[in-house]
Amino acid sequence: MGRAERSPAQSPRSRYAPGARIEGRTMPDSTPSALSPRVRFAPSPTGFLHVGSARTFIFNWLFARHHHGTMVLRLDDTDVERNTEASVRSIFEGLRWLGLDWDEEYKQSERLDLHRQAAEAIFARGLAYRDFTPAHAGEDTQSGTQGATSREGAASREGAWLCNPGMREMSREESDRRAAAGEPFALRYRVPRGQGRILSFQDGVYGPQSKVADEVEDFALLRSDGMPTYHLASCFDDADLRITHIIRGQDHLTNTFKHLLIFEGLDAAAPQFAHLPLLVAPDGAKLSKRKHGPVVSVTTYRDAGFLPQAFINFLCLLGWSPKNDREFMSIEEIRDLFSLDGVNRANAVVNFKEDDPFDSKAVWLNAEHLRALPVEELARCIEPFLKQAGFQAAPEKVAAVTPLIRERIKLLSEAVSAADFFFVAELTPYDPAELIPQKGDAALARRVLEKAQEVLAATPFDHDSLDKGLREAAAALGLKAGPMFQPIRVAVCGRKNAPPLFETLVVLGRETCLERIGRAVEKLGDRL
RNA sequence: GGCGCUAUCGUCUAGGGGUUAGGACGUGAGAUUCUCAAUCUUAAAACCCGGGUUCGAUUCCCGGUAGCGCUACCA
Repeated sequence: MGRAERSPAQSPRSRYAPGARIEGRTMPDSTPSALSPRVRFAPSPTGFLHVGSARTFIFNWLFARHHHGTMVLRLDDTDVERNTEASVRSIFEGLRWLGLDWDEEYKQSERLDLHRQAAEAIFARGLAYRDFTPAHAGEDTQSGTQGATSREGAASREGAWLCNPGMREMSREESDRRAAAGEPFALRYRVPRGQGRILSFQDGVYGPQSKVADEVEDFALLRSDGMPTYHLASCFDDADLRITHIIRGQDHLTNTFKHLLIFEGLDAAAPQFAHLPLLVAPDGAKLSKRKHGPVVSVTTYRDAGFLPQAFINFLCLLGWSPKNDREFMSIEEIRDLFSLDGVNRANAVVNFKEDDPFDSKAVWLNAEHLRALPVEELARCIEPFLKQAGFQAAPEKVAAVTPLIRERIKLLSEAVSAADFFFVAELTPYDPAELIPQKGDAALARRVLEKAQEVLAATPFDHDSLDKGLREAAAALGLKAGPMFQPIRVAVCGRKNAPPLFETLVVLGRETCLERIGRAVEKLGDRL
């Protein structure tokens, strides 16, 4: 790396700008792709949709839509052992919830023949060889320094593993003979060595990258069961689907050198690359279900009552910034503002805690998006949560309640606890002491409630009339608003903290209010 | 072990050779209010360490340290 690979004129922080001429880039940019990029999101269905994957998908989508390009969804399901139908379903479920679309869809498993042919072609060109070394059975033999009795000793002596002995140099005759005899083998790329070859590319986020080829190990193209590896399948498909920009997690940054080699072996032009900083947990570790639980699954956010646009907004801010201090943005705004130039290079922490599973900024953004929604729409979002809680949530009722709780909830699911008293037939038992105002006694509370009964029975049930009537009643009792309203609020809502009183009374209706106040008076009876 | 990437308030980030280092979330205080919430004001809070270059580095370069990634016939 320490060589004069970057041109002096080029600032190390210069980034790839779409359509711009890049110094020292590997591939010609005369492709029409510069005008209409094709990007892909390629999840492997080994679990639910991960928030990190979701962000990668979102960034690809933003890039595609910003540049009026094409978004390809490709299921990278070459690992038959680990892929499951359930995972495929859950990934689509997550993507559907996000509400972002794609234009083309592929399944790698349906392209196996193509992948094998590609491997065959690379082999035919002499760029790959058969490796008859038995596959590692163990999991911890990752050093791979075959035959190493002490792999640590071997590793420290020899550095990284590059290839298995005797395989790379094996004559074609012997290789053919052993293959014909049915001996299993993996197909490995013959990484160019001893030629001082430098592999390099211009990363859209990380800038110029290069590595000496001698340090790249002879990676596998085909497993001994004939299945293509991720590297081969992915690169072949990227080339075959004419992907122009690969936007993916930074964990692939060093894999890119191998990919460059595969594209070369495929005799295909390499696309542009842009790697995204990783999303990590507060402990710095990569987000994992095992370690961090359901917070890494997109559906957890959905079920907790996040709005997809808020979730997307939050994820975009992790590792990207519009650089104008904007944070609360609609998807359209983000799409218009989006640029790889704004992508950061350092990993971003999703700041969740044990007791508080969601990043406070995500929650805040959700509250903002909630309030930005037209009431009718918000009501429609809230309805399922209410129903799930077992409430008879008729659309009209929900629509009436929504404006009262809109500023009081941060997550859709909180509507249940914020609005329960509108839906239950009977209030959950509360402490009658709550009915009594700060500086007052049960007798005062009783007077207030009885007065309220009078007023409510005789006043037209609209906000202004109730406001007027109840305030006059307070004056008549020689009370300020606080001590007057608290008993009523508690009687009617079953708690001290609730939406503004008059609106609440209106939505509840005269009958319910009177009934609940009557009950409150009874409760108070014991305390007199 | 090897190779690579990264490093600004607790977190997400802006910035960049000379700044009171900006914003946001969260936190504290106050205002407003029929409670809560929302809203407004306000406070505390950061340039990893060491060298170099320079009149001057948080910014550029080198080194260190730390974190992360890759080092699989996983993706």
